[in-house]
Amino acid sequence: MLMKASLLPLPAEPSAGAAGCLVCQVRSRALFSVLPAEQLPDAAARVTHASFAAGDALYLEAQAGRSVFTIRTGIVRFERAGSDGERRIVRLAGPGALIGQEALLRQPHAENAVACTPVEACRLPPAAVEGFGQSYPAMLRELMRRWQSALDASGEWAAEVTRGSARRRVLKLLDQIARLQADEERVWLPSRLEMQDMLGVVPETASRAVSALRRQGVLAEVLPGSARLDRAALARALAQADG
Amino acid sequence: MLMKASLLPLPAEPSAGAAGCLVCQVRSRALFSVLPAEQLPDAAARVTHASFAAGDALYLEAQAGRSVFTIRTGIVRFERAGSDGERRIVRLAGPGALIGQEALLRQPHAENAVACTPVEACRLPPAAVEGFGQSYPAMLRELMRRWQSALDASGEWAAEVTRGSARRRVLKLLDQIARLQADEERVWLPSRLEMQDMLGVVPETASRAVSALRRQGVLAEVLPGSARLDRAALARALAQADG
DNA sequence: CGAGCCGTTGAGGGGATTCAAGCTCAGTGG
DNA sequence: CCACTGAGCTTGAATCCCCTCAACGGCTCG
Repeated sequence: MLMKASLLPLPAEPSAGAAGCLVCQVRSRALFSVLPAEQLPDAAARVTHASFAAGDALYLEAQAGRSVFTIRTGIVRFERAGSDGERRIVRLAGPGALIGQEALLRQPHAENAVACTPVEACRLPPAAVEGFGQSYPAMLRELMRRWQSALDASGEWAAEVTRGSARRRVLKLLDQIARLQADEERVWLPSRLEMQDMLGVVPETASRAVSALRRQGVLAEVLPGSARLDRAALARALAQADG
Repeated sequence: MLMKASLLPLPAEPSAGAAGCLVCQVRSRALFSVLPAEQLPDAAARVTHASFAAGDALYLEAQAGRSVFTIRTGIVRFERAGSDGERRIVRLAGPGALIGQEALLRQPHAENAVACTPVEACRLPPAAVEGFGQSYPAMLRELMRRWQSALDASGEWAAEVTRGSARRRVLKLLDQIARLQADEERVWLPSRLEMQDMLGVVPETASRAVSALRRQGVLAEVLPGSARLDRAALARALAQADG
């Protein structure tokens, strides 16, 4: 496979790791960024690029994990089956996040990881992570930091997104998404069914909440799957909802 | 401090690590259990025992973490302040769990860890964990496994305990507690205020649900702070609630 | 063009919250 | 010893929010 470095920030086609990594926009936030500079080409050579369309699974529950990813762009949701058989979405992850880390422990995945938007990711072979981990303790430390971030995010989701009135939950969800897409004006807007499984609220209720936010100017140009978000209005609405 | 090994399974008074550890009932599940046998006395010497009464904090949010604990007995809750100022309980942990791991990363704690019942724990100095981690990669692997367990538990809490009707939430909470106190017939019963912050349900509603479960035989001899739990009835009620 | 899915909106009912009262119990002080 | 207090638990009644059921419109796709 020939190395033709693409200067585009987001090559749409899968690219060999080495060339892509050096221009990657999340490289500074990625796991391997703690490696010394001379190791980067080596590391990059073991990374493969992967693209996913919205709705594609990065990996599935109970799959023996051979997939650890760094998200470059897009949003990924984690879903698991509730004991009643219903899907529950328990967390979101965005650019810079490391996901599927349980593969490093040779454990099966506990959740599905599904692309909510088009997702560009780097697939890291567990063996490579382990190899570098042995030579560079700093990388192990970085790995643990990632685990802690995930735990934190999960705690915040449980503390904020699943509590309070339907209106407050939708606002908190928008807040989460806004942080994952900090630089975009149009943000991903989950379907009402997705909101059901994220917020524990029936789709009709989610729809009513979205409609209300549109009337109040927090959301505009609401299309299936995306909307324009007024972040200032969102902040005001959140402050008021927290009263 | 002289070493008088107590043969009681649960010495009430703080004891120096070495003697206590060798008879500790959770030793086989503890972090240091992956160390080779000849290292155990060394490890044990660095561990100090800590007792907490119900309501005591093992550590507090925003504290620069110098506290990593292995829980020996009892139940610990993790609480954080919601953006509205309300307390939110986002997870429980029980015997064998490693908590406060973020201290290893020199990060401040993100949550309060509070004893729900009397708690016996082993305090591990971060430096010791790091030291053994450098010599014994297996311990780092075990450490990551702990992180993953915590993440899993957090996901399950978000997926199960905070969803569905008030009745279902209380049942799921009892299920969590029953698993943390698998060998006890009387289990810890949180106060209605604690249930509020765990389940996102008002105390009156929690009280009504508890009363209903008592009438239906799932709970009996309900006293402030504890109750007798009919595990079979709980399983039936859960299966029915999940319909 | 009909079928099916998703989103929206309305009407009605049910479960949770709110408000309120009464209870037990531990602690306090007369 | 006992009234007094305050906190937590329970129960009742009224209100409100969310769920349920339903109808309709837009859209994609066969």
